[in-house]
Amino acid sequence: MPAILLAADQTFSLNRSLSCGQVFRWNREQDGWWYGVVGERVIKIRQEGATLQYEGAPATFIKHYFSLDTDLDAITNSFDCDPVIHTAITKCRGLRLIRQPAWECLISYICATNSNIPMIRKRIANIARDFGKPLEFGGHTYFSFPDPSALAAACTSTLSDCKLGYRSPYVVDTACTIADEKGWQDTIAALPYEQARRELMKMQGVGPKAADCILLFAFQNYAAFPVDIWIRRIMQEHYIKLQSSNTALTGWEYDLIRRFARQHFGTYCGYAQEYLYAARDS
DNA sequence: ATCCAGGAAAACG
DNA sequence: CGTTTTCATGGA
Repeated sequence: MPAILLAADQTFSLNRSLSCGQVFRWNREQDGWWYGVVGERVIKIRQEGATLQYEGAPATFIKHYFSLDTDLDAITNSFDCDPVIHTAITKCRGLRLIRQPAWECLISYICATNSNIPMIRKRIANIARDFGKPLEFGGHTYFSFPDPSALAAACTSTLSDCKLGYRSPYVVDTACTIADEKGWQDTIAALPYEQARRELMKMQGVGPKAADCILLFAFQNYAAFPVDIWIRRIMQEHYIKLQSSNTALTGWEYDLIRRFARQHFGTYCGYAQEYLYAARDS
């Protein structure tokens, strides 16, 4: 069993990174190991202190996927600027943003709208089960996330088993767009934040929130500050005054919140967002 | 039954 | 143009 030994200053919590809601295809089984599908690989991994034991991918892949090459302490220090975020940083120490495959991330956050994490996980698992390639690992069958062409070929009725609800046509439409547009990922990656955001929002089912999640989780664009119902509550309670509390988030309020966050937390405001989000329960 | 969840599109003034 | 309504799903 190969292992990665984390350096003393290489702060990392596998559990917090995998269970904070940024990824949807990882499970911690009874045996204490995490199992997940990334691309065409099934990865099995666990952490004991400074040691990561893993199977299913080379060390370079693991290190890159979990962003172990970035200086996490320097990042969290850069936005450790008030008591609220300080508490979140302390509570979630070791949480790293993962480098997700962009295509899967895009569809995942289309499936995430007006929903909750258990439902999102179920939908992504359904899509992989029905359209992905079977992957055998440790006596179990896992499924890769399907290519754009596979979902583009799916009509809305064959997607009905995936329980996407009204999101089904968005998924098919976006899959068709991406299937035709090889290199879309390079295009997005090359654009500055606001332009990349506008470009992503041209896809069906991708609004401000989904675009920010995709930029943050798949493109490491830390200027993105996704605002969902939880983040809106947290920001309203601790940072900025908004008119009404329980109405739908308007575009105007969304922009107000994300611009405040960029100003307040700085370059890594997206990272700050994930700490606030992960610290929301308890 | 009613409300809620990592919202966004479509319809409406 | 900004604002309200609707959308499918399952858990609480």
